[in-house]
Amino acid sequence: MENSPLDALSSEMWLHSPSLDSVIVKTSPVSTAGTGTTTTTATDTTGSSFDAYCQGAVAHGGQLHEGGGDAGRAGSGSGSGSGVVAAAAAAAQQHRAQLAGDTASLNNMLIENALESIRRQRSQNKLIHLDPIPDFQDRNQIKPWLQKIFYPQGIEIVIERSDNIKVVFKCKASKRGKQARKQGMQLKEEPDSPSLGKRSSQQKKKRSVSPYNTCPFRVRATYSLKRKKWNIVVVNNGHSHPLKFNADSEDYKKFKNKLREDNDWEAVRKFDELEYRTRFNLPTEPEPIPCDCGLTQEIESFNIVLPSSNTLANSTDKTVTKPRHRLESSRKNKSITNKVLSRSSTPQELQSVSHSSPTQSMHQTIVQRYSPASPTTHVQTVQSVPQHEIPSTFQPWVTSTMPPHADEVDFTDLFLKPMTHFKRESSNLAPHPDETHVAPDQWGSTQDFMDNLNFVPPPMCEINQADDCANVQGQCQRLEHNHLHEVGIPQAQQLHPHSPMVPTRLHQQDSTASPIGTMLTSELNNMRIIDGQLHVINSSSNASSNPNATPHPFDASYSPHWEPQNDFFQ
Amino acid sequence: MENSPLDALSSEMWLHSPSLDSVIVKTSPVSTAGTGTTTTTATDTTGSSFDAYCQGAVAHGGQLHEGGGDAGRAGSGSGSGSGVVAAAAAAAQQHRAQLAGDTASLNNMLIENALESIRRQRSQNKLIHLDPIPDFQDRNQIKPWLQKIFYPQGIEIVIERSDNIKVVFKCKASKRGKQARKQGMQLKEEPDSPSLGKRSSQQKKKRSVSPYNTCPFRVRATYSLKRKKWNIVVVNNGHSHPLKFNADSEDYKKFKNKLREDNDWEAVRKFDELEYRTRFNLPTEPEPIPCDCGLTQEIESFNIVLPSSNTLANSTDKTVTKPRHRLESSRKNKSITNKVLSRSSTPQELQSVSHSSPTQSMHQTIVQRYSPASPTTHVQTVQSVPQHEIPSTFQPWVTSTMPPHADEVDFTDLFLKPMTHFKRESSNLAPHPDETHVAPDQWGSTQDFMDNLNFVPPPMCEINQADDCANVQGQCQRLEHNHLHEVGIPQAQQLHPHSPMVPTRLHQQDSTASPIGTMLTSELNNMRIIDGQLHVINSSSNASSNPNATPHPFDASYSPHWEPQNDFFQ
DNA sequence: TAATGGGTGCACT
DNA sequence: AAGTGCACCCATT
Ligand SMILES: [Zn+2]
Ligand SMILES: [Zn+2]
Repeated sequence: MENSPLDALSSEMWLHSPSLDSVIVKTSPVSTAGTGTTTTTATDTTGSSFDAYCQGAVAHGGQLHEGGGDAGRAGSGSGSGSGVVAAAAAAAQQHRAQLAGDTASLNNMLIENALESIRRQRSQNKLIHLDPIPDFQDRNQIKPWLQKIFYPQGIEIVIERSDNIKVVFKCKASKRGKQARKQGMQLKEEPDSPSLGKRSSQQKKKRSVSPYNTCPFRVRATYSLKRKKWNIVVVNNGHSHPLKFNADSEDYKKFKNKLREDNDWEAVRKFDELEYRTRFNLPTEPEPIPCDCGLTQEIESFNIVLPSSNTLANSTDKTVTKPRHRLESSRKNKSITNKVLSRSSTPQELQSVSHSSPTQSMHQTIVQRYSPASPTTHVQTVQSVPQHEIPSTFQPWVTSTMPPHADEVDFTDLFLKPMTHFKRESSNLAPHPDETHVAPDQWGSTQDFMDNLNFVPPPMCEINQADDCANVQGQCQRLEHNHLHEVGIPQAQQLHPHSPMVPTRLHQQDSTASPIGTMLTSELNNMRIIDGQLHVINSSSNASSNPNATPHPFDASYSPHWEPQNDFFQ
Repeated sequence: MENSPLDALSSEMWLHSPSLDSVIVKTSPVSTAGTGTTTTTATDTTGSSFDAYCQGAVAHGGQLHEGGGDAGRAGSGSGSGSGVVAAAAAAAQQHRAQLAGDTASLNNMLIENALESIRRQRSQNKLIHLDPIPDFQDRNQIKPWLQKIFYPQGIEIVIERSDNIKVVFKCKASKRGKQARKQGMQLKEEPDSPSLGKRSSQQKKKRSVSPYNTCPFRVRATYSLKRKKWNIVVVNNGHSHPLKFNADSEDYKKFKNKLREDNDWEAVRKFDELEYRTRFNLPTEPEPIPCDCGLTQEIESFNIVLPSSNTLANSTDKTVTKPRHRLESSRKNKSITNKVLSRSSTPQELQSVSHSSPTQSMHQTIVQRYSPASPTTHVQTVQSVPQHEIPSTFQPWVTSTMPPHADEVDFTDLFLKPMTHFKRESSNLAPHPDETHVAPDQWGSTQDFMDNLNFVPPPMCEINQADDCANVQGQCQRLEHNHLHEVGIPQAQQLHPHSPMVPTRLHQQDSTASPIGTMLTSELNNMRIIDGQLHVINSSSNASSNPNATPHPFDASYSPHWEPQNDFFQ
């Protein structure tokens, strides 16, 4: 629409000073089983190991992601990453951006930053401060922004408590089955009068609101009266349940509809892609593009770098004439991976596991020990990542200059590499189960990768919660059949009868990608994995009963001809 | 305002057929420690022991309550009461009444009926169906109606859960102190893997929403699609906490303001009286006027009959020209009381006690056994009933023909009678604490009465919840001092500086009682108990800081010159 | 609008 | 039928 002042800002932001990189997000080098909390904040300037994951590549036009990723990893250990981009600059200038009205893109950019902050955090009981965050004018703006962050991680957040100065988010309670219900019910022990004496006094208070939702993960947003600004802290970056992105969630549908209403087509496209990757059990892309500067003290997991949509770039900004280019970083981490694998791993005795998110599955998963008092079983999520390569048409908004084969080369390359490792904490029971689980371990691997390598994983699917294996398709042998059939296979059969075959447009430019993305969305519905091969099925040859598989009916009506939207937060 | 069609209906309703009496509410004769639930419904015609507590006296004009009460008790055991009035008739004709628009009075009448139903029920684990209830057109109409019933009983209800076809009410959670908070917190026992085996399987599900509010009392309102009518059932007429009417409650203020907004001056006046009785620690009147037909198989408690406002009579109905008369039933139940007292009682070992309500304290209290697994302490509420007689001016709307001294004579008479008894269930721990507490015992007494009789009660106040003894003034020696002073004594000192002395108008007629009632409300604020004597204090000699003690500012503006209101439920 | 933590009413699902 | 999302509270420091 109008020529936003953010246009110049967007370009300006990428011209970052490397000195800013070290102040964006910092991760404490404490990697051992620490009881303390390490905060990762933009204002903390000590020992920054944050990598800005090649956001600069986007704004810089032709620069590919690969370059940024490599540069980031070049900085080893706690050194400041070199690929850092716009986080701090964005925080400093987001006021201008919001005045300009183009906050959607800025917020998306900050999401990328926040994601990296979270990813850098290896200890679940540490506080992760997300400092460069949008300057929320209303508390209701916080949840959608956080949803952009956590939905791709397989985390559906809900508000636990809120008021004018605080919003606490937690994981949405999982739908319980009959068995889960019984397990969840607390067994009230006999009051014992004062007999519970010493130990009870030391017991920390237990959250009693729900015995079913015991996940300690919290995101706390508080409004600072002094600074007149909202602050967001991830309180416990660990989960007592598998993480799974569920595009069928009602909340997700609402969320995505809101994105359309807000004309946040960047996010719409990104989640479109996420949906189809999930639908086809394709590996969910790391988010944001993993420059993977993950050289840290502890185990470094592997990254699978795939071309992905980068919401950082303001695609609605027509003044940015340079096309956004993407190239997934080729390879890296071999040394790190090998180092990781050298560790001993006895996963079968894991008390509890922090479940890897769909987007993080390519990066790392974190082992978290949970209190044995916890009634929930802690299982390892099995990520379903078939070897079917994602065609380049799935990333139409990624880099017109990118070689079409780049994805596959890098992607398949990763599949051939053993990158699994396990590390287990001591199995003795913590005397105080409620305390923060110290020294969480990490492991970088996914079940499917191990399957591909004929590496038999420990039987961790057995006690998995049935509801959470829905999208896993034949990768975990121990998944319950009903879920495999009800969700997995039927989804693979979903074909929308009204989805015409649209010629694939490769290398779609950002400024016009959104409608095309929608078209591709429809097209993707016609693609199915059959006998290990990706097929494009004619739309007339199927009968779909799942409305989630249909193309988004709102796209046509909501699409503003892909012009920048500047009327937000006004 | 207008001459409502209900006017004729109101008169008509009182012309009830006695045959209907037996079908209104029924109490099962099962009195032993039964595990089954006895429902008290209007449709149940077996063994009705319901007494309509002299509602007929009101509509019949000059008939005094005493007569009705005696008549009711004359019918022993399960015989149908003779004083029954309008309940069933009202239920049958309330549709017409609502069409007429004068539902406020009808609803008040039904409240009286419901109160009797509840009072008849001695077993807490029985279902009490309140069948003649208003034909609620909206679920939001239910709570105010129930509040009219339960506020006078010292029960503040809140909605636990609601939807279009169901509303579940429970006791409002008590404000927790520091100690209560720690006690309430559940101590999660170690999961013990599968070690919790057998016992856990037998454990019933525990309500986990709040460890602080463990009261089992519930009122369930369900909408019957077949009958297109709401039904209300009192699920568990027992409480794990003391009952106390708190006029300072915010919810109560809202409730009372709503009464004014609805021009329900009958209820306003009734609660005005309740407030002042509570404020001066005067005995709260039984509600409704207790004909006390309580001849039941188990222990029969005593009733203290006081003149009370009877919302049953449609005071706004100007066509009912006959003045309502009341006379509390004189005495009764001595034999029953003695029989009760003959039972062995070891109250010091009581596991839990159903706390008597302010209005029920004169009637009966019920012993209820609670699971030892329950974390809450169950204590006996001590009703504060000083011997100070309530002046007849406190009941201006009660029976102009009633002898002014009738109240005092009967009232004081009751005070001199020992009416306390204890009965205790076996003290062994129930293997299944969650099961309904069978065979609840009853005892008819209040702590203050025992104090007056120099009868030392068992030390049940020691573990009393501090928050709930606020209005008890020196009757329970074990009450915490801070509450005695913070709430009890300061309340007694509350005097409104703007309350002029208004000459008392005795025997106020219903049709004009409301403004006078308000005046008396102000007047009552000037009365205090000093050195055991009731004094009227000049309004200029005090400084009040409690807004609740002020006269109701809405009375003047909301008072419709005391004409009938017919525009409800339209 | 100090900051931080938690209980709970109640309607939605 | 009941879990739970969410906001209106309150408590402590
Ligand atoms: Zn979680
Ligand atoms: Zn209760």
